[in-house]
Amino acid sequence: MPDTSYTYINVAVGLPVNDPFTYKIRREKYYSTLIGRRVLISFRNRALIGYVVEDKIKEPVTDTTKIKEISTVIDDQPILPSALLQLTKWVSDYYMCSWGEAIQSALPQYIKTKKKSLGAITIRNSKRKKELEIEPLKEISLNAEQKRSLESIEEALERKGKKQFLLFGITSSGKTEVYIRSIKKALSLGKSAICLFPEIALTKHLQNYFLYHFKDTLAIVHSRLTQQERFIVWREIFEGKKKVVIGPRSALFAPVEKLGLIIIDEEHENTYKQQEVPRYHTRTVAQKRAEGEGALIVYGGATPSLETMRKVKKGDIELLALKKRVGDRPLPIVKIIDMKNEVRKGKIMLVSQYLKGEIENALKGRDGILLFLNRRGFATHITCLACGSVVECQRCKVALTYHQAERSLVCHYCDGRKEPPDHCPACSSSRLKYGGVGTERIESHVARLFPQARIERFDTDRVRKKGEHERILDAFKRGKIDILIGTQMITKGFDFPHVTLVGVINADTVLSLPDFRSTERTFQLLMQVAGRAGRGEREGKVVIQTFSPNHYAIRTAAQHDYESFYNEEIKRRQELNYPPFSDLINIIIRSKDEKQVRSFSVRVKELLEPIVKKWELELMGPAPLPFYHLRGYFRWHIMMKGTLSLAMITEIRSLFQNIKKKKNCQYAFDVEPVNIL
DNA sequence: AAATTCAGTGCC
DNA sequence: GCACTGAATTTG
Repeated sequence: MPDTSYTYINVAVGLPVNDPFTYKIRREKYYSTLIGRRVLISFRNRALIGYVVEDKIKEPVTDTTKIKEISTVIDDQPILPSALLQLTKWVSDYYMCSWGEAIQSALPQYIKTKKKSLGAITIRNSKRKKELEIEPLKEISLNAEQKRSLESIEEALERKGKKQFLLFGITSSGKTEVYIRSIKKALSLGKSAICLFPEIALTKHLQNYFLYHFKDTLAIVHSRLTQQERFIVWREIFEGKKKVVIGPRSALFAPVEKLGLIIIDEEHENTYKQQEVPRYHTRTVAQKRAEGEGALIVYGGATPSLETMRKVKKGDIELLALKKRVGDRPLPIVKIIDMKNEVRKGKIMLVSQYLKGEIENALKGRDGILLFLNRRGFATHITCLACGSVVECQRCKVALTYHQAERSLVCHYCDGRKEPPDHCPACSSSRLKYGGVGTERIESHVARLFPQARIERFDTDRVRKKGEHERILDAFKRGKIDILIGTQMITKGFDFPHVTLVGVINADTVLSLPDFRSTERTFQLLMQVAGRAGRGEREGKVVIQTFSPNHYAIRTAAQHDYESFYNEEIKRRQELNYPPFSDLINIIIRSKDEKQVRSFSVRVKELLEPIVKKWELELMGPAPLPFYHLRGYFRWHIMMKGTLSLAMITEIRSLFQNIKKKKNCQYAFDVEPVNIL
């Protein structure tokens, strides 16, 4: 018999548990709804912050004797609008995590540590006083394509339709200007807007652009913010002081009211998939949020994901094409160099004769040069010439990369470091060969080829120190650096008008990855790299070095031909029933015991059989992951292919709730994985 | 996730 | 029988 002087409520906690827990609260303390408020609870005899997700529970599920009382109700109002609370519920169901974990990912970290109501949290010595000074910008007039695109979006905003658009524009075609004006329209209709960018693209310039237009109604979420600063921004949004939010994927959960518009710039970027629990995909959750709150979505990009373009072809997304580059600048000329022909004395050249000549020309013309290579370090592996073994990371069993700048061997999986050995760890021979090319080696090689050139490297190692990032980019922009050598980092968003030459040292590094999206990624990367050249007055030139010059990803990228790439790639996806023709769930099983992880994987597969049959799914594996000995764990995975539904996912989840943990094997589900590794 | 309980092993 | 260890279970 439940005690009638109490009322029962369900509380979610930020732990990997199955369901929320029931607590009780005295009726006289229970003034209005508690849903969405934080409470202090005793959990396993420890104080913990919980989130009320249901109240007025009539009859507790099990016996009431175990039920504890709520210690304190922290908030005097819900800290999540009900639409967002519902969204977190959906995220927890779809991506298979606890409701509490999903709630926490929608809140600033800071809130989990402060056991005070929002109003009572005061930030002392706030250094945030210094308002960013806004650099004035000149008004830009839209070209015909931009105008047409804007009109379509404006019209949809007025009609309150649940529409989706793809603003398909090559780099520098003026997408941002359309975003700005669309948001202004939303504001004029009394609506708010969220504009998402991949983290790396949130440059000072872009922030200024938005600040100039939206002044103090703009909230900027940025990775450089401290937890306190994040909380301050979040609270300003929560209080309704900010109506426009720009930020990375987490900004999707900004607590704005009357959401009218969600913009996802460079929608194909991998950073839109969260790689920790909850493993949500921003595109999918944005659709869900937009649906629930009657907002519309604008995707933007030059190389849309196959998923998004397929929806365009099916008519689910309206296409808005921006074909012209602003100022009518021509696209750069792209030259593909077959590296199979660039061999001297049996050794493959790092820089082809052709690229070398082009670098010389550009140096003469005092133009900026970008060289791109997708690998950090100096040598990607050390091989013993006596026994043939490769120097590996003890924990991960992958080849260690030699980093010359810090004179150490680095594991690119666990970031562990050790001294470079004098002798082979396996056979103690001293005949060690440093093989494989990274950015450091290219840097020293290019320095030898062009002793007069000023060269700088730009990768995560080089810009680790605070301020280095900006310093190098600024020096390059002002012409103090001739050649900038870098990884992915140099391909995203930067606008260097004086760059006329871009060299891709090896286009095959991504292509050879064992992932069904590696072709798409190569195409996107090359298109983006090519977009760095010729953004100023002078014509740009791109040189792509490759061992597969006839591969369609490379050929179509060289011709700036998205359509042909899409047509070719979509055929292959259909043949193999890969996304966008199916959805994937990756099940990762790991254990420190190599034998047991294998047998448990087989057992997991057997358990899934009835579900596979019922929902017409396809199972691949179990198979060991490509780098399966990661961080001391042996990892296998099973890939499930099919059409996802909440009902199906719920069934899988309840099945695994009853599966007892076996032999120290852990398993995790990754719904809509973006990289299989 | 982390505290608690359970089960299997070794001890002399 | 009991301490010890690591895995399985539970958390209201």
